[in-house]
Amino acid sequence: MKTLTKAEEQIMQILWKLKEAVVKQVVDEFEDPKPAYTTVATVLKVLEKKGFVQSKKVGNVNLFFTEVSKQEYTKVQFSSLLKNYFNGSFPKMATFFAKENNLSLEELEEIMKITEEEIKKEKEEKPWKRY
Amino acid sequence: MKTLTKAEEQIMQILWKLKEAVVKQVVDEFEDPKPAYTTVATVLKVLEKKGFVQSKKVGNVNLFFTEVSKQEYTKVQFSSLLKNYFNGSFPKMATFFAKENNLSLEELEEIMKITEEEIKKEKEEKPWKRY
DNA sequence: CTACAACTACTATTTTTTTAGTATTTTTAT
DNA sequence: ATAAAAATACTAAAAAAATAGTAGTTGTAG
Repeated sequence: MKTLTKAEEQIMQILWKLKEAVVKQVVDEFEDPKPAYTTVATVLKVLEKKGFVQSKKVGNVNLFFTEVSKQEYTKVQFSSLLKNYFNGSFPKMATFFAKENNLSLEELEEIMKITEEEIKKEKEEKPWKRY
Repeated sequence: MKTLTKAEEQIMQILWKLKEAVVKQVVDEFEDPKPAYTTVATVLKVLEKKGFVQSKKVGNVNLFFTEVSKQEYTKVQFSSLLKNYFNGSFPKMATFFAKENNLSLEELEEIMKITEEEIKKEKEEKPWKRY
């Protein structure tokens, strides 16, 4: 999978959030100064060519929606960060996080409890999947 | 801090690894097909202008070394990933990791034990710092 | 001491990314 | 029905990134 440029990623984030949107809606999600309508339209076209989004005509407007899910792209980004900055070691990453946030071991364990809760929650929602 | 482009990041990774290097050494770190010597030199110059590396003349050669540490840059990258893809929640990130790797809760705890070891190790090395 | 290799400084080129204008079509409000 | 608003398709162009050539300097092996 190709990676997103900065402008592209911004727009993908908006689309991931909105699920689907016409150009105007995307423009409106930007803070001032908002980019020109045509700028956004162009980037969306590029994203379509790259296979990150799809569009369909609804009436006279183009409705855009993502073809690559946030999940999928997260995976790419996460893996590359883990590989390039933490030697592929998740414990190293967790340690880094703990240090950055000045967490004690106890606090880290607290965080891990929350993680376990998250996983249990997912388990209930999707009991067939193994985590 | 500005962010690195792909070419720049590759070279920074090399410099972080080598600590310091002349252009040729950087070139040699690339796999075939290696970029041209001048290509690397140009990117290094850009990195210098951006403040990511410094250089000093040693004899007649320019020795380059990083001015932004891998730590610092890791922080930027990690934070942006956490913010943009995990809602700023580390537990969400950990959960994602567990799912991606199909880890059971037990295995995740194993990982966390390793993390605690890492932190303890750091503590011994730098006992004055609070983690 | 000279030819070759290594290196640099400067410049140039190509490609990609970012941004947006213009012309045209479609919709909508009066 | 028509003027204004909204959308699109197409094109353009500026800016940034990636790549590398050339000319000239310096170091070095024989």
